[in-house]
Amino acid sequence: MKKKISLRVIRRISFYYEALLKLNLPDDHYISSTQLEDITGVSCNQVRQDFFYLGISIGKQKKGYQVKKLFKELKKILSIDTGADVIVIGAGRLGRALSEYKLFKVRNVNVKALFDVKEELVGNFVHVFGEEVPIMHIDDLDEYLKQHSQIRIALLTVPEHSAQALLDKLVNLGIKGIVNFTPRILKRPEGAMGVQIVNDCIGASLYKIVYQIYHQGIDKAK
Amino acid sequence: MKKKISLRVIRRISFYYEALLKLNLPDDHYISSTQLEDITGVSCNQVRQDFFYLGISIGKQKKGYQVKKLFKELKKILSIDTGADVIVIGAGRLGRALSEYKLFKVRNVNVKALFDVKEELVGNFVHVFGEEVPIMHIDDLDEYLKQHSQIRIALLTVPEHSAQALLDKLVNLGIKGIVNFTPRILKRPEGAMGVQIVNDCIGASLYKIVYQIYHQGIDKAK
DNA sequence: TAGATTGTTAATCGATTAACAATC
DNA sequence: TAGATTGTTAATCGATTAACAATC
Repeated sequence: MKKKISLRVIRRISFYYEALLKLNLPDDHYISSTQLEDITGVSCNQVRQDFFYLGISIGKQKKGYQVKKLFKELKKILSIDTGADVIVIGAGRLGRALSEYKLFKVRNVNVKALFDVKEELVGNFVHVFGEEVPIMHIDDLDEYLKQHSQIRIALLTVPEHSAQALLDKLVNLGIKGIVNFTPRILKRPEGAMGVQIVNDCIGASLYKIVYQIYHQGIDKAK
Repeated sequence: MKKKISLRVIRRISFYYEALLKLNLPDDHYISSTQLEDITGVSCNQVRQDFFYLGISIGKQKKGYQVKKLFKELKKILSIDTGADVIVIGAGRLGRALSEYKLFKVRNVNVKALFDVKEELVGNFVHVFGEEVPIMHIDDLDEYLKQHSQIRIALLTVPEHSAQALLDKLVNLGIKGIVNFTPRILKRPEGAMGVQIVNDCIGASLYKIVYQIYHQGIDKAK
């Protein structure tokens, strides 16, 4: 399966999945693209287009999509049954907040360890859904990844000045996917073709709102 | 100024601004679109297109953009001199992490108060860049907003089940911009035309990576 | 059957990239 | 001057929306 998927598509797929979770319908019920529109706000045309694009062709005319089958397809795309073990680089407040992010749990994304340079953090544990996840020293990362070769994804929540260096290090150690939560643009090291890097610019949506509100003269009054 | 701005544009504008900050050049130096490309990774064509779109026409042929002038223009778009006071609804780990998010400080976005329903949180303070920001009870929101009428933006970091109800409440109380950090799609209440709502789906970029890595058969080996 | 809903194609819209005349 | 770089237009690309034949 070599299809490219955009952030927008994967996000909508998440919405469909969450809609199903929320509705909690019996397995043999059917749900139509129009119903999915009502719940998710994504137009029924877009829903069908997404399904078409991803090869989900399980619909029945006049009925819609069987809940059980749809669940299965969406789970497959979201890799929910497989799950994914990840590490978090940077055990500051953001790193710890992400570690216990409930939605990761729902998606079977499991933070297995955090890494930091601060001696006062190293050796502590973060309480994540009943598990104690260790905070380790960044110097032990190499050894840790050798022992946990299933881990191919890292979340980067370090201060921005050390972000690029750590990204390079992660790639060198064989990490294949990095979500960059620092506000800096990070570049993929030369030659690291198979590595995926996504910048998750947390502030950006706020600045959009600031722009809209402070530049467009929207009335302040209620 | 009625121009619409997309999230992508505003994010790139942020990158240009941060590039200038990072370079820390003398006011009278010039920087070209090509140099900006080198630092930010955004193509020089895109840089000029963005400037054109936003009416930034301060460039000099053969030289580029004067640092001082460019700073001024970018600050204007990002509302950095004006700044923005915001509140955070939900004082959980994510809400508190966002409150002390360094980039907000750089951008002159100031979290003035957090609100929560948990009695054990209410009355505490969050230490944000040398200021003590109070956690207040959600029932006091109405009164608080009456006394702080400059606040028009709220960040929503509550559990998803209460998110829509709180959003409606915020709109009722006159809030004009809401950044939704919950993983649920929230709808703008009927008739609330001037209100901006942006969904900042924190998990989404991770799921994209999970998809890429687990669906495309990328080699695991180093 | 008639109505509803899919799968799929075509049209539209928006964003990015490329090109280049103007000119410092 | 010649080279470099802008501002702006045109071309391309990708994503969304609309349309509709197929059919349950």
